[in-house]
Amino acid sequence: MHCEIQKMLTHAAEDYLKSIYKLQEKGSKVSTGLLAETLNVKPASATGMLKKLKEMKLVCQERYQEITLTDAGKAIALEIIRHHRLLELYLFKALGVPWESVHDEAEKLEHVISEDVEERIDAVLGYPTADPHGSPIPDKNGVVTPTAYTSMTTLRKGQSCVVAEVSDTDSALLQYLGELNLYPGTGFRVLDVAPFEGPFTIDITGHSVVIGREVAKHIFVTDVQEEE
Amino acid sequence: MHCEIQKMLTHAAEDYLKSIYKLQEKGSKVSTGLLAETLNVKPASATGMLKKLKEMKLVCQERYQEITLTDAGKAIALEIIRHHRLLELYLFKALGVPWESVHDEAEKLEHVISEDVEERIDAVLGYPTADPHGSPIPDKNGVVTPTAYTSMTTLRKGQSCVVAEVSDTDSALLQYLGELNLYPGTGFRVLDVAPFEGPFTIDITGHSVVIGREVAKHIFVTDVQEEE
DNA sequence: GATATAATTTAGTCATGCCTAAATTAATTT
DNA sequence: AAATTAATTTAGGCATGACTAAATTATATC
Repeated sequence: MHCEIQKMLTHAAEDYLKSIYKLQEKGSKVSTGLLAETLNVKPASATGMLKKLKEMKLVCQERYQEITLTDAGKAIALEIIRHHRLLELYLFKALGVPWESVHDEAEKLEHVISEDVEERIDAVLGYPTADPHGSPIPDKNGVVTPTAYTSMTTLRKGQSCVVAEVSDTDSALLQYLGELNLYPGTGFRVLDVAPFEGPFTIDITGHSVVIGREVAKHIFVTDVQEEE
Repeated sequence: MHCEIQKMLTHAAEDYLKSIYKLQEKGSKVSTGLLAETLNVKPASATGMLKKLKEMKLVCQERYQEITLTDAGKAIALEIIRHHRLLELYLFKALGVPWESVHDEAEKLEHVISEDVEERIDAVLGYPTADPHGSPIPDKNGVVTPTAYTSMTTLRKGQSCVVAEVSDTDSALLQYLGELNLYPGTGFRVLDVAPFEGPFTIDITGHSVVIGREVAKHIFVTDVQEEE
């Protein structure tokens, strides 16, 4: 059905493919410099790896131009992302690893987990569709169900909603959100929005909490409803 | 309490320390050649790594002489073995990975698992003392409870016992033993021992099975009792 | 259009960890 | 004791994947 070429890829190459995919998914123009920054590597190092990935027909790039994935490269990227998100969820639910830690743990495990173990994890979790931060888990064939969530920053006084996704890049932020119980699935109601782009006051299961704009930018919600 | 130097060790170095420990535990005189063979590496490569391990004061070896671990090296070896055996048991019990596969899976995971995840696995398993093959799991401080089991080859007609440990080196053998339900903890009774170093006929939970000498050599038992 | 700045690529280096081939040392045989 | 054989070590090479420094190309400014 689909190629098993990625068996021979190095961990570093897998990380490059994954980062390219995630950057272009985010809407960024993927450049050597941006990729290098994302991977905490110097641009010259990224150039070297990109050369190899181009030779392997996993990446396309005209000299000095934007970086894109081939279908083969995208398939591998999605497989790694699937590994990563399934592992995050497994660590969170089965082992109780705090959600601000699961990303780093999964980062190490995603490159060494076998397809067999992955399938067992998938089954134990009941074939989930989102990781602990609400990011979608690609299926076995690399299909990602698209999600269109609303930024919390667009909410107005009186609206209620359910947390759908939070950005997983800042572990300190995740820890803070965890303390507030702002996990995906948690519902809340906007009690007030302070003027001049001010903070939000929300009600989470009876508790009133003030959330700054900067934090709200990292929260995405669904099921937005006007509520009396 | 104990040094965290191993955080900086490469996976290869960890594998060398683990192999040295396991070989000397088995009673072998650990030489460069034997170690190289165990690790599927050429002797010259082993010499190179041993030089580094000696510089790190993890290994002792006089030129052309036997290889031994320092206390620091032994502590690291035991930590890796603990990782390995806990992971084997976890894969077996929590994810249902067939026991002939858990060794290879754990081999990849043991180098990337964090202490935190390991502790959670340990807790979920109820602080176990043996892996699926019956090998002892060192505790957090590197203490291994010594076990003295009886080789199945010494059993005589009429004796009953409980499987304690099986050697985990041959996955085909493990698969065979699994089909016979000869897991650690399973009891059986010797119905007959054929003459001239012949095979064993045993009763396992009502089924009569013939086990050859070569297989019996890899099975160790405990609770040996004469039974009418 | 010339120039300054930013981004990218090339070239050369380094550390790992493996390899082969050759040299050395140890052990065994005669 | 000398010679053969086995084990070990040295020497030099290769691939990976990072680095720095210098050269190149693209973009923005004047």
